[in-house]
Amino acid sequence: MATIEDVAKLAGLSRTTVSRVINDQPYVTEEKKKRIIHAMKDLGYVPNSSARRLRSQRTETIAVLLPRVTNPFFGHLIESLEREASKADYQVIVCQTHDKKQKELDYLQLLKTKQVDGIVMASLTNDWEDVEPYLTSGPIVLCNEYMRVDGVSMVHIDHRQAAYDSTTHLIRQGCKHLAYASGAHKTYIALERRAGFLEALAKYDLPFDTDMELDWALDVSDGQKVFQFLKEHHPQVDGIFTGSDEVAAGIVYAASQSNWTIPNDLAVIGFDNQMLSLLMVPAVTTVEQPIDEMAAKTIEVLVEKMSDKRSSQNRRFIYPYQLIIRDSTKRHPVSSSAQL
Amino acid sequence: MATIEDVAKLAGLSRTTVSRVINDQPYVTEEKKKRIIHAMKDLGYVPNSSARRLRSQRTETIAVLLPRVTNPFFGHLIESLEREASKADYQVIVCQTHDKKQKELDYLQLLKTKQVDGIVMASLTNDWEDVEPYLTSGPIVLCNEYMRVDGVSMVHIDHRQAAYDSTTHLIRQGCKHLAYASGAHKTYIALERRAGFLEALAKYDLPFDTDMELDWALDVSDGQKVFQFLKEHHPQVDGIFTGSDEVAAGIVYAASQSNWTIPNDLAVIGFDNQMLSLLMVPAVTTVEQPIDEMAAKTIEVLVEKMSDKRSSQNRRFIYPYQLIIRDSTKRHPVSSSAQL
DNA sequence: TTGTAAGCGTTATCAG
DNA sequence: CTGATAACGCTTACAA
Repeated sequence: MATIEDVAKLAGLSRTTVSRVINDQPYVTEEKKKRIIHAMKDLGYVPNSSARRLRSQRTETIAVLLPRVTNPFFGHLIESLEREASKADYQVIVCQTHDKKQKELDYLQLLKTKQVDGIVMASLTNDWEDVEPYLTSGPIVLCNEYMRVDGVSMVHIDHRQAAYDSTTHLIRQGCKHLAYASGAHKTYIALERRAGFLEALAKYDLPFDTDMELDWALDVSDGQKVFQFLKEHHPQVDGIFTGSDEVAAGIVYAASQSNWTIPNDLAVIGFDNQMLSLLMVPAVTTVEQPIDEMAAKTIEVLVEKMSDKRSSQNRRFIYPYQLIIRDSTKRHPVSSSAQL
Repeated sequence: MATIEDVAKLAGLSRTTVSRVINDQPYVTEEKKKRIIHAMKDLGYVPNSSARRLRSQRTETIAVLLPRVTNPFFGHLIESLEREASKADYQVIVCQTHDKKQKELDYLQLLKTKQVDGIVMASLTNDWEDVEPYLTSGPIVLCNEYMRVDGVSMVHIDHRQAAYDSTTHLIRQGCKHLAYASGAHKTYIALERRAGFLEALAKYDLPFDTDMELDWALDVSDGQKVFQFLKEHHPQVDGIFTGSDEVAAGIVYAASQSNWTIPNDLAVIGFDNQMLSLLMVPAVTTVEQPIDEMAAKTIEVLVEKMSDKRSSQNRRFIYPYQLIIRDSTKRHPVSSSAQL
């Protein structure tokens, strides 16, 4: 493989001058620049990335930590983050934590080993006190995930309020026996959503049977299991809040296989407004997050932190969400609710 | 940031010995090893990744090129590839080409800039002659994508035969006016599928109206457009082959909105057996690929190439697929066809 | 079993 | 405008 030295020799110039051309720096005669570019082409020269990184102490790469790419919400999030990052000439590397604390910490190490200049955490399973120390190695911005503490910038919607609104909607549709299905309770988001759910119940003086709370529902097949469980042990259930469209879809599917009518026997609400929620029969009511805007802000904040040496102020950016009401919760034959 | 030098000083030993400990090499007394490990902990030392890479000329990283992570087929493929790669102690970086030739070439550069040791191409939009030169910089294995030429190892199913089987199934269900919807025709896979489709038509002496061929169908909303187009211009259509479950889902959705009955008015067949195809009403007939096995083989072959300096022989691994027949094509009220 | 010393390929500093 | 020269942090012959 050709090195900068080879190029310099062929062009009859020094490494320094070649380096100047590579990095688009001024003070190189047009003529010599041409000679160098020609030599580079001739040799098929490409600068060695490790050497540049070692020398310059910059990688122009950011890591995005997220639970799993197979969840369409995160699929779209990556899509947006990558687009925004590339506008600022940053590469993105995608890191799946699978909600494992250890994996999350392993990937945070990328900052220490200088493989990346900054990190977007769209997965936060560890306690903040275990993550905070990594801030000494480089900037971190939270996207979607958040928490009470500050000391880091965060970009997110108000999940407590969103869950409150969703639950209120279910209640107004006449649901009296609500179930709650979510992924693990480890994250702050999950706690917030649960708080919003309980608040709504309290507001309407509805009791909550904690036996109707499931905390292992992540995907479609979990949704099917959720339905089986409720059907068997709590047949009085008539409404269910889920933390994801996939889980909601699994419930709708399993319910229809058991000849339950959605929404009259059971109203179901999802989260994230994935395409799937629109395609189900009946279509699933859900909460839409402004993914593109959140991604753009996340990268903007991170890029600023990566360039400014003085740690810019930490801020919290809260975005609006939208409850999209569809047939999976429309129990009133004639309804004037909002509709997509 | 602490360097290996700092650790050496603190432990009262040389960099070499510290390096030996880092790399788990023999010939270090247990006692000194302990001292070094202690010193590393004390200083919060972590080896600098760029320096190691520069010196050792190995990155222990592979790049996976694919069209887009939002396509669930590729989502699952990454999932599997990453799992297999990590077993062999390789990191994976995910590169979305969006079916753009230039992006694909840009990512192939990772091999030249020594950012990765090898590449899995699950996206192949360029002509092979434009990709081949990169082989001099490191090994490449094709996964899912393939072509006639050899000179590279490939892992895939027989898309021509799969399309032939699918189409034959549609014809046997009584379809006489078949449409064909796929993504761009750029890839060899697309050509193979199309060939299989046409072969089946020829076998049964059915004509093909090329006006019923669409080559821009990638996702759900494209599927909806496909249906609108056919409804408007070719209402006689009674069966459609699509290159993806998402497109098929869009068609099923739009058809039901227009009160067409699937499969009697229109039989629809997808590809990849994504969860979506099972959840649609009616569920969509599709072709299942053995993703996990293909991913495992891909990594196995690539790892071998990366370790063996002598280029191991190039081979083609063809995996079996399975046609999964569901309601979107079952036009015969009583059918004994295979079923999931 | 341990240490010395020579790079890996760049970029930054400082003269010229 | 151009070029020596010294790092960046690590690994690896080769010596001891």
